[in-house]
Amino acid sequence: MSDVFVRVALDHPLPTLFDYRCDIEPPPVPGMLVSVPFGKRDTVGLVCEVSDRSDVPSDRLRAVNAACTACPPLSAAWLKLAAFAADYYQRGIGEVALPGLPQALRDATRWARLLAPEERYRLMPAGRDALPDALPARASALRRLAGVLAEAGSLSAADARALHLKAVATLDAWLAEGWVERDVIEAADVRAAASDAPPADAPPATLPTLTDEQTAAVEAIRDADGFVPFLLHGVTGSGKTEVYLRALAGLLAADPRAQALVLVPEINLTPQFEAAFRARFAALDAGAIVTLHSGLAEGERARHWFAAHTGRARIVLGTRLAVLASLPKLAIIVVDEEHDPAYKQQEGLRYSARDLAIYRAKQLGIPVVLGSATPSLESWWQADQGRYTRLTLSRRAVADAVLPAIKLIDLEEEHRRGRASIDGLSGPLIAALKSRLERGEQSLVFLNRRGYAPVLSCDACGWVAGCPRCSAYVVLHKPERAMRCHHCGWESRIPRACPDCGNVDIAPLGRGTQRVEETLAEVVPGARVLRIDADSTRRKGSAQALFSDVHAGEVDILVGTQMIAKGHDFQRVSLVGVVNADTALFSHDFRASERLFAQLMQVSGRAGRAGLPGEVLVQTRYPRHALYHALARHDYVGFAKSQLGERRDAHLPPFVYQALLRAEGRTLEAALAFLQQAAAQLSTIPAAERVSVYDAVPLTIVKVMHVHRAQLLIESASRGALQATLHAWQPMLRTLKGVLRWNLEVDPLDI
DNA sequence: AGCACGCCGACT
DNA sequence: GTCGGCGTGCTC
Repeated sequence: MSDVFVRVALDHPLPTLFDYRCDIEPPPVPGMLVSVPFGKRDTVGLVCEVSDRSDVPSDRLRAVNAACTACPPLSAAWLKLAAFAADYYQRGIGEVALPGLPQALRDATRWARLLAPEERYRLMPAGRDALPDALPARASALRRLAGVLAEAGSLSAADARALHLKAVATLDAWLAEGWVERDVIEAADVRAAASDAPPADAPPATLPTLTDEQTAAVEAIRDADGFVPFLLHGVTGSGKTEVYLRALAGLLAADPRAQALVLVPEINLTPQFEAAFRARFAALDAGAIVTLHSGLAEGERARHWFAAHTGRARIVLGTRLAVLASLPKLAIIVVDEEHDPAYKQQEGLRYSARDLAIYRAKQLGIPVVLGSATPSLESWWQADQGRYTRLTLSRRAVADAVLPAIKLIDLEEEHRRGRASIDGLSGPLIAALKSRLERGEQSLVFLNRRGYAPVLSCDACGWVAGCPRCSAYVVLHKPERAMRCHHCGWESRIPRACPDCGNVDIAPLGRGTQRVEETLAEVVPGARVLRIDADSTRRKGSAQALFSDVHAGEVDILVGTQMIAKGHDFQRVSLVGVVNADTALFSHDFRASERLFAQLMQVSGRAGRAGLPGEVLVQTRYPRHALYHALARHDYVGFAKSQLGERRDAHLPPFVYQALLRAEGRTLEAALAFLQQAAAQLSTIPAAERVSVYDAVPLTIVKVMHVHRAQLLIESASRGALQATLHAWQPMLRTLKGVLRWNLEVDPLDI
């Protein structure tokens, strides 16, 4: 009998695997979770290799504590995906593989309970009638429990306990009243049960008729043999979702075990997608469709993860983190709104879910559909090169729905003619808003700046309110009567007078959503104005409630940030006003115009979806700018062509590959010195001959929370040379000191 | 990342 | 004389 050694990945910044002796029977296999001693404590790791030997001296080897038998091992393909992501984004395998696993799996003391039967409380019709009115008005904890129960339909004893210490006793009391029922679910079912499915839309009596273009797209996807990346370029309202639904239906019917992964950029978009999928796939049982995103409660997320992992879930709908879900029978991946920057994780492991989706599809030999009205220039270029198959939906799918007319309001011209804007809202826009109100139609006002005003300044001495911890202005939030730093969250009361010169005439400068909301209420009398942005939707689930008010017609004018631009199919909106878009035109970020164009196309698409003639009014001081011209003609193709030409001339992505080294130091000098030493190291790396190195520069917001930040950009026309350089560079960087922290980002979006 | 060890300033 | 600051180093 020979010794068994396992090589284990730990959630830990070191890129190496750790060897352990293992005398557990039966011996673990790759993909299993094990509890191991690490330093002073025990931790959970992922077995990547099993071997009969180890290079680590035996006196340093320690033994595996236990293997997790409650969870079937992760597949070899999944391990390979994790290994690829770790390698590409310059991280340890454990940092990729472990954070996405259910919390219960990452804590060895909870493994036994995974196999124990679980108690679930299910709300009965009697309870739905009686609660929460039967509760005392002051019993907020009880009311909260009732609310959660009403929303989810059922609740596990463990989740209830997490909500409130005495929740289980309360539930038992309700059991006696006949308001709830208690089920005891055997272990194997607990891990797969998805008993918290929300109600589905009523299934349509007949499926919508496809346009010729939709039919062609569905057939192309259905006929795909092996790995085929599709770029589904469809104008807003052209019925991309219908194409996804049909393509999935075909694949799921062809193989009764096949799984589909559907990615959306934002949590807010999951409920409506989920409803559409449940309605269409009503023949599947409720547990066959699950969501995966960071908004789920821990227990729910674990159940959904297990449903995917065990193959019970046929459709997994989620945000970027779902791209790392374990899906043993994955047959197709859909990435909706593939251009959306939200697919790029902006902290920790900075992966692109879209790019990993493509890797995953290639690895498994399955189709992947990237859908967008305004594809990323990266994807568009791949299609130009013939590496992606382009599918085009050029018309709106609903009969009579045409693309909205996009008009530019020349603010300079308005000014010259003496037609003053009221607080940033031009005459023509106000007139258009009034006419919609009279006709009982809804309008949407878009501006990408939350808060009341971006700065508060003193006319007399030029003082501007800044954050004491960051090198940034603080934003005025009027409802809260506070100034808030959007970078660190610092808050303070609004000063009565200028703290520098004592002048009481300090005034808000510029406009945010709150201010526009306030102004609209004045200039469009009688209009019911609703604001949707990160501030008004801070409470969990409140976004859904606000959006349903809009759908129910209880709102005349909706004001908001990009949050209102995405996905929602507002039937009564016939006017979209864009208030302050110009700033992005002259940004130093070379991706700013791509993003602006995509945002404006997307928000424009909210107008006139259900047969009402849609109109979009864009206020600008630069009506002749090429971007607005392309926008007014709905000309994504022309815009992409000219942008790609500029990118090629300027040697920018997608024609080069980039990586960013960021450093944070107590002083800016320390951060810059670190980066300069790092740059010097590159000259000793052979692969770096094909890499260009830029100067180390401070970030635009140099200081956040008293920490100074700087970055160093490197790029190469060869992805291989860049990767080789990064691999050689990383260990050298570890030897440098003098900085609080540093990190490498591959394929950065914000530079 | 944690969590030690270790070597210099202000406190009971 | 110690408590504790965070620089440095290690984890199979």
